[in-house]
Amino acid sequence: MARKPLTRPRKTASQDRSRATVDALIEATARILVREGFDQASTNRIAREAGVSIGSLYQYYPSKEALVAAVIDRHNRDLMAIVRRALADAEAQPLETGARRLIAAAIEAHRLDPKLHRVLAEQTPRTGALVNVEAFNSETYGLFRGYLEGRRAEVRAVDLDLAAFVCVTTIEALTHTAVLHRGEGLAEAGVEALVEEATRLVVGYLR
Amino acid sequence: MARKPLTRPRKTASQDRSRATVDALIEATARILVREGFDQASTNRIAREAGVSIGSLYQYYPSKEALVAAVIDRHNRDLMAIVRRALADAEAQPLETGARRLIAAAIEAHRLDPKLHRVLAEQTPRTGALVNVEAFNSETYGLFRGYLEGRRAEVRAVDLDLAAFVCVTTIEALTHTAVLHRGEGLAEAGVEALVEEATRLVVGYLR
DNA sequence: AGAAAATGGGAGCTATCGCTCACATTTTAC
DNA sequence: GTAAAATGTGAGCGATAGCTCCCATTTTCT
Repeated sequence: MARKPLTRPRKTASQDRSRATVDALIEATARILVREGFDQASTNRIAREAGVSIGSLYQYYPSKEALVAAVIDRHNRDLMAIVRRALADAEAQPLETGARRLIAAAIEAHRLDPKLHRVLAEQTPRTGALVNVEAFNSETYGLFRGYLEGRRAEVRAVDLDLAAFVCVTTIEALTHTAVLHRGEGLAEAGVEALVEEATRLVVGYLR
Repeated sequence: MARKPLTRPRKTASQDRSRATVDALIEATARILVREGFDQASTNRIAREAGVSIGSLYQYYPSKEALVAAVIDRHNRDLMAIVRRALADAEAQPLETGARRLIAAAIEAHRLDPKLHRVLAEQTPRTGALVNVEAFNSETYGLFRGYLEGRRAEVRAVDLDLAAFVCVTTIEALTHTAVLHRGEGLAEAGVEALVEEATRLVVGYLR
């Protein structure tokens, strides 16, 4: 029996070397995505940007898509942290206040790294290894559904799955489109107006 | 002074030949996008599929992106026809009925050619010639804003631009996500439930 | 009919892409 | 100290992409 030839990302090791290499690769990938777009993000270009040889790149990532997927994962983790924090706050608040808090968090999330978010949303084809990296939303549905369960008394009797779908999809679309299309310099007044409108929309729907 | 070398899509000519060639190219592009995805849609592949030489392809389209843009334009025209028809109907109906009509039309639009729609939405990078092919939505905003103007008496006093943004973005996101993610075989019962929920959402918001 | 314009054809150029492999260097284990 | 394992290097291979150019065929015009 032959040995396994060479599998995916090697685990830990002399931490300082290989971990730094991996970090440099992910960071370089994100930088190129933001500055030059998805098309320019070839493996050779990424390796050069990271100051790492192309051979080393392939030690840790089997393809360009794996690299981009790693960037997406990291970005999603950051977004989810914001969402989770807002949900924790909202649990202790009345429905309308909580909704406002969640919507503000959605905007905050979209403003975390809007340029990266835009590239990932507009230029990154959901293909190959990237097909299922929409896991972000499905997790959000679940969390929000849990929130609604704790609020049963305040919402009309509805299919909670359906309601979660409607609310999450709506909030995501409104904040996403506003932040990306209304310019990243969306003024504070604009943000407030958007939060108010979105709050009215979902609260009116849930009650 | 030299002559202009050779510009973009030639206009009319011996209609039967060149017009057929152009049609074959667009049709072939759409077919490949649907069947094999954006990545496989190389100019050579498209020309082969269309039964046209690569030289002829470049007589009419300067790049692969121009071809895809043509497919998008055609698709958007089809979608807009559905939207316009629904809006015309809605003008003569009370707010809630009209909203229901518009939402049903949005679903209908997404079901026109869901596979193509999905490829364009998920795999087609908005880059180069494709950056501004989001013209579809901006036109819809305008049309819907016009609809709201005629309904001033029935909606609370609001910024109509903002309201149009909220409604169009919301309806688009809900129908898009539902059709694409809840499987293309979204049962009739599911469609009805979705229309009801979305109608409640936007009507509650507008009143 | 004959010339010119329009259209179609496709071999093949250049560039770049993803990726491998043979080897060098560094770290770890004993 | 020394052998083995881990990590890093980069020239370069094969494939394919977009696209040009030159020539053949068809249509139009007079």
